[in-house]
Amino acid sequence: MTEPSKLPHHGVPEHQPAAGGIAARARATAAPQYLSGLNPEQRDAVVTLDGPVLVLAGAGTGKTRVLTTRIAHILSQGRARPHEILSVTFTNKAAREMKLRLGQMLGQAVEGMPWLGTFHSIGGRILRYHAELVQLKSNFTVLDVDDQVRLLKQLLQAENIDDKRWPARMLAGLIDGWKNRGLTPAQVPAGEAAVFGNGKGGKLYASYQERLKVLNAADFGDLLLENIRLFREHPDVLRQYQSRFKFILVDEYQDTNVAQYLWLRLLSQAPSSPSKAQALAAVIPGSLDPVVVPGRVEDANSDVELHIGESRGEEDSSRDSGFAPVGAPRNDERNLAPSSPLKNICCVGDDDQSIYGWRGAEVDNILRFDHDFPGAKVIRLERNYRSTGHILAAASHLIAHNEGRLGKTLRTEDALGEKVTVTGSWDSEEEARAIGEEIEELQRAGENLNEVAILVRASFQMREFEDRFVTLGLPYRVIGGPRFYERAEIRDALAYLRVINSPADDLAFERIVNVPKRGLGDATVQMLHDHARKRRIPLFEAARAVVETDELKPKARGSLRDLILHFDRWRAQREVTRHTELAEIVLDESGYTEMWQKDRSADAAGRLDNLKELVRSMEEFENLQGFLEHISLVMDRDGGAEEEAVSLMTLHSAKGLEFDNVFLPGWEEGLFPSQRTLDEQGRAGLEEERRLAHVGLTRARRRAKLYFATNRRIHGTWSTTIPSRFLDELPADNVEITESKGGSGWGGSGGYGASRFDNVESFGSSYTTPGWQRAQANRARNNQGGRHGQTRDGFEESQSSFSSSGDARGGFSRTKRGPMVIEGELVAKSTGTVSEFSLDDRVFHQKFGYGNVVKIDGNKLTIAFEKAGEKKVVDSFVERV
DNA sequence: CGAACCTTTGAGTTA
DNA sequence: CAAAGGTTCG
Repeated sequence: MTEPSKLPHHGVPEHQPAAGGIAARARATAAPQYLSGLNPEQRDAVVTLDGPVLVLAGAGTGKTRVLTTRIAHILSQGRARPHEILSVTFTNKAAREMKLRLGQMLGQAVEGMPWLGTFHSIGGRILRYHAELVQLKSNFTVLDVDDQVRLLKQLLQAENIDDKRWPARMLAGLIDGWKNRGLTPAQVPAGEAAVFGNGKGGKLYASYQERLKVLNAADFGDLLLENIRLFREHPDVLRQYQSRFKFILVDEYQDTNVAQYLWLRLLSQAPSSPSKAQALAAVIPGSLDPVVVPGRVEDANSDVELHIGESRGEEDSSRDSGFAPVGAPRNDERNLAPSSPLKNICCVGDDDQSIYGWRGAEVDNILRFDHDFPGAKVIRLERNYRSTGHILAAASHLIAHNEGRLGKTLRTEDALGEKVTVTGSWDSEEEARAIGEEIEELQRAGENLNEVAILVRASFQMREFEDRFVTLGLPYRVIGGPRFYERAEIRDALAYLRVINSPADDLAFERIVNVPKRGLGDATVQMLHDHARKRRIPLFEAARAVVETDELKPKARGSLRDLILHFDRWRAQREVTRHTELAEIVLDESGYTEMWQKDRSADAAGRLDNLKELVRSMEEFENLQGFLEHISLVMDRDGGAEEEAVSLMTLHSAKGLEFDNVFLPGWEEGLFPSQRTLDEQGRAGLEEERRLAHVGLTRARRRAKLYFATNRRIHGTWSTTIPSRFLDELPADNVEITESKGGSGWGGSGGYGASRFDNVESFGSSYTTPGWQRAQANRARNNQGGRHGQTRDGFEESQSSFSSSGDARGGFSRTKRGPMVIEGELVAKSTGTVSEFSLDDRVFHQKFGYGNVVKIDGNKLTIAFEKAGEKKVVDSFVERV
């Protein structure tokens, strides 16, 4: 399969049909028409089949098209058969899209592409084939976060660790992080493992993994990590896949984490000879020592750990000074030995759209591609086919503020179009009102609502829009909200099915043992646990045994016995009943449906609908087993996408989509960029937020509209905000400031922060350079002066920084809001300092007039104004009278 | 044991 | 302002 190709690396406009298989001859006797619509770079990316290729594809440059065409090309050239192509994406949505387009291109259903899917679904599939090699059974369950946390809570209890001080969620996060970095319990650097639970972190991780095996379960991270372990411990298995996959394609490469990288690396090597593999096999299993095979991934990885251990353990602040994400040392050891030939791997990505750093993604993977894959050909796609000139210019200018990037220059031949607009509103309600009106206006102008999207930073922002749209009667759909299978009623139903399917599934059993209420409370469950642990049997078996004794009160004993009998009966029925029917029976007989029917709360009806939907969706699967295997990976809500409606979603879930009209509300400091990201990731975090902004803007084809509100409710209380710095970073020539159409309007008389957007009305819509400069100056002054305004002595500042980095050192006590600082540079108004005001002080505020202080929270005052009512304001904006 | 009430704490993005 | 967790009482 490593036969040298005759294809030159550069453009092969005319196709040689000679070398094809049957498929090739059938479809590609003429010059392949699928190449005809491509620009030269795209074509290059499609026809460069041999050796590693990195396609740097900016937003809207035809990335998916290149990927699908490339697959079509491989097939029609007869270079590989469908099942010999591994093609991975991050989301099911992307995988579906590719399948669809491929089907259109090849003019047939693409059932023959079994290895086109997400990292997790492909990892899961491989794992099921070889489950027994990683101490699982092939029907293992994939746990959701909820199950994970419950399991960890139990482990914490067993270890006598106070789960207040060391919450299970935090541990879940840590473990997840380790898994993202490809670290098994033994590989976690000691220093890092010790951070949790007084040094017990590592031990907990290990026992968690053990428990998972006993429960025959895997979490999301395991789908990859266990896969890697499988490949490493069983080179024969790895070899099998290495020789199967003749071509590897990776979408969104900038979002890959270390585990995914390692997985790809293992698969992308040419299969080693059996003898060599056996030698390796003899060394690896059971050995914790670094495997001494020069240049192999194993060494490289152990180096990674060391570095990570150092950088995490020794650094006294979570603020990272560089651009590389924490725990991403540059290690040149990751080079492959020259003796490991590489397969034909093609990765497509855009460093400017890397927005999953917090999930363990390593921009580094893409920045370092040609290092990792020597001889890689890098192809840039810079011609944008999506957005108009102004939008593209705004987006490019904004992203140019990032330093850690490969650098691309997007260009378009499209007209300039409308300028990007920036609109300020008094508060988030007015913002929603304004956007609602603009959408109605677009609608009147004949725009299709399917071409309108609202992209928010955080999902809590969506509510106000939903409220507004309901009032207006404007149809909308929320994309990627809470996943269908994450809903309580769905998980309950699934838990019943899981217990039927695998009686050892303690987590599922525990979930439903008292749902609906059966009088089997904590005390009973605790008892079952004791029993189970003592005899090393699953909870269900323990229950069966306990029912025979008189340890339980008669009432509990009776209902537990009933439950067991139910399950026995259901399991028996499983043989003779269709799985969908069985599900209905279970929900019915367990009293679960009834529970919701009796429920009078508003969403009960919806939950019953969801249950019906669940049963309906089971139709697609052969049997219960097959359904359960796929449910957690594949089921996303894809409800009626037919009706014309506005789309409402987060910026993250908007990646990969495009709309004619894009509304981007909430561009305020603290929200966007998110203060938390800034606190946790420092400058790298800011750059990631900026990439998010870039992603948002580049979703728009013709109109991009940005908004900021002066007041926003956070945690239920109103606070004053200042416009996002990203607004200041937009190029003046491509942006227009408009007035809010939401009604009341706002004074803009200042006092609410300092940005050139302060005095929107006095500047009018002239977005002139002098105004900008003045505002910039103003802002700088305010940043310096503002600090004094709040802390007076300047000492407070350093004190807060100190205490917050002290927190960071411990790593986990949540940093209380310090000043908004990145690397010592004050970037926004600080909070958390001691106020110079006292309760009941009479104060004057430029906007609200006179009032009395009723509450003090750091430098935030709640003031009962005589005219404006109770408001929360920062103390520097009021003066004592 | 569980419903009802009270307190506290927390809203970032996800396969 | 919510949800989640804790406490109290029947």
